[in-house]
Amino acid sequence: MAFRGIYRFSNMAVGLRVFGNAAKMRRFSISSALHEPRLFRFPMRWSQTFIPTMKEVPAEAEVPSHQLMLRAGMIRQLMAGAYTWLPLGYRAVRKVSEIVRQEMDRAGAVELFMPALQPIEIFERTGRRDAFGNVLFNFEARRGDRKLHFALGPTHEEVITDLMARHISSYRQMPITLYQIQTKFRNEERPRFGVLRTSEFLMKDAYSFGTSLEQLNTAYDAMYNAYCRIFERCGLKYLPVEAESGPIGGDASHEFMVPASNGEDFVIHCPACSYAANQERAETGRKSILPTPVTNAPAPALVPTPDAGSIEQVSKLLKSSPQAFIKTLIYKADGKPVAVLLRGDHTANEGKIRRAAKATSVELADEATILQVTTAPVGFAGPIGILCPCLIDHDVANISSAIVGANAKDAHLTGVIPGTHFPVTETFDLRNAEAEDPCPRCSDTLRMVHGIEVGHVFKLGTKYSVSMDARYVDAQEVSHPIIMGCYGIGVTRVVASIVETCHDENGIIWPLSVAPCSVMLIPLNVTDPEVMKVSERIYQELTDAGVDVLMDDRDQRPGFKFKDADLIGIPLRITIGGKGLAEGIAEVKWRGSAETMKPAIADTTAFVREQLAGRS
RNA sequence: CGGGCUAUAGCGCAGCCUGGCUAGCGCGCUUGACUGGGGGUCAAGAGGUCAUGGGUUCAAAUCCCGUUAGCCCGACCA
Repeated sequence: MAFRGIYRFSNMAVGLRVFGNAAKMRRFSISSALHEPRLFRFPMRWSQTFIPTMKEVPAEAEVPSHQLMLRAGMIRQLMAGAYTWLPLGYRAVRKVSEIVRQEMDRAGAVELFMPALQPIEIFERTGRRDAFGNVLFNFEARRGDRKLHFALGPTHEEVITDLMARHISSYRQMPITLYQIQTKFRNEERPRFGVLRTSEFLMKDAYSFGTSLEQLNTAYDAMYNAYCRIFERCGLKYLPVEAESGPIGGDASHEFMVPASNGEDFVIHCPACSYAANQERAETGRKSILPTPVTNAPAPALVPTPDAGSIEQVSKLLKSSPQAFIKTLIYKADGKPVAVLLRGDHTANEGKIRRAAKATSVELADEATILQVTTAPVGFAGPIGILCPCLIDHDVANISSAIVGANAKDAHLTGVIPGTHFPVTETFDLRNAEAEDPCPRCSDTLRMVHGIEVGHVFKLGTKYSVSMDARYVDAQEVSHPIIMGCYGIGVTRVVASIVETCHDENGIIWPLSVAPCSVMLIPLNVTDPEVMKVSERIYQELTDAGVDVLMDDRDQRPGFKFKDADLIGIPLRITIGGKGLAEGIAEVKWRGSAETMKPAIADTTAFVREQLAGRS
């Protein structure tokens, strides 16, 4: 009862002081407890804590982690996208947080704590009020006769860059990396999968500040390596993958993905050479093969396709598969229209299109532009006779006879031969990579897996330092913008990912490092004085030894307790029952193993400590 | 933000189509007895504004309209 002890202490120490001071004292006590190993444990009697387990699966939970976290009494939903962490679940959150904290500290980052409540103005300075759009929670509040406009921080680049802009003036003050573990707020359009995707979640975010690319790379590598250690220690299988840096800006980033069938992200990887990237970023090893023009080829046939503008509609109408289509998408690259040709079943990749077009921004063209370059409404664009340059994907050149839009309303062309009926002088990689594509780095083929993004590292560069005016002077008194990086880990998402990947049909199987507690002690019959005497002794001995123990002291039948024990998944289970007692033994079993070990009652505490030491 | 589904006891559900007595069932909960090594048995109980506002009707959980909330698919997503 470490925390009960602390509360009692702080209450005594504070006495009847005013509320604010009491609150401050209490907070201080708790945070110092986090760094005091002897206090960081979880001896608990089930009957005195709050672990509301459920036999049945709540209807709203679909994925295993959501179901199990609800059933195991770890979380409860308050509203869509917001969950209460119950004692058991919060314990796991704290275990993960502590691992993150230790590895951040080891990597030389320093912890601070920034406000979740932020003025909207800082998001206007960086242009991210628009970039985030509806995802940014923001609201007005009155103070006297003034009206203030706030945001709830979705991340903290603005706050920390503003802070550093005020305090860094010289190259001598860098490099430095700062981090915090804080609640983040994002107005998710569609929260789902329990705690995997919420509008309020706990995140570790770190920011590096340096004077050179070398310093940035050093900080980046330190964070990258720390992340590997963190996920390793959390017992997660993970994959660092190359990633686009997205709206946050910058030019280099990796995502840390946990392979899981319910993951929302797609990871492309090569089993042979360990190339891995998210689908947005992944290259393909496809080669450009230019088609040779066919002589005497019949002219394409014009077929009417009334009101059928999508590939799906036209393929149904013409009874042909999407692979036979050439999809013609009109983009605007830096404002100038360009047609992008893809095979009908492929998905455009705007990053690749932007690079192929040598543009700084691309976006899908508006209807007016489409009408202008195709002389037809949306849905009937094609390469023949189009009034803008074409960018052609590698796979388009391989289609021997294609269906394309006719650049006329309600009409398509069939029998179109690339290179013959329209020019193909150069082809590009313009689409999302898919399974079975050739690897860009070796001769093997790519695989695709689902993944949960648990961490992300970015080289930001000067995007925020420029817009927030965070500058320093070098040894020659020349002023430069600070070079930044940012590094996030979704702490609560890590917990959910662990549950998502570590369970069986009976419940959770916690890795020891992040388990809410290490040992589950089950006195089978609490009305048997001998069973209770032995159990109490072991409970006390383990607690004194600094082991987190949960004792199921409820007056329930054995089967009931075993089921609950399996469900909440505490790694090591000690059973004290009449049968074992008669033989003078306890039963000790790892949650993930079928083997039951039988140490003598007197040796049980030592035996358990050895078992735990052997696994940590 | 588009499309779909749902809302009845703490959890899972039936009842609704075809309006009609006191709204049921399983689990859980309370009390008692039995029981005691993988969610036990028996008995007696408690617990419901049938999401919400309106309408139709002699009568609405049930039919109609609105609202709210939740879930699923898609779009979006540092």
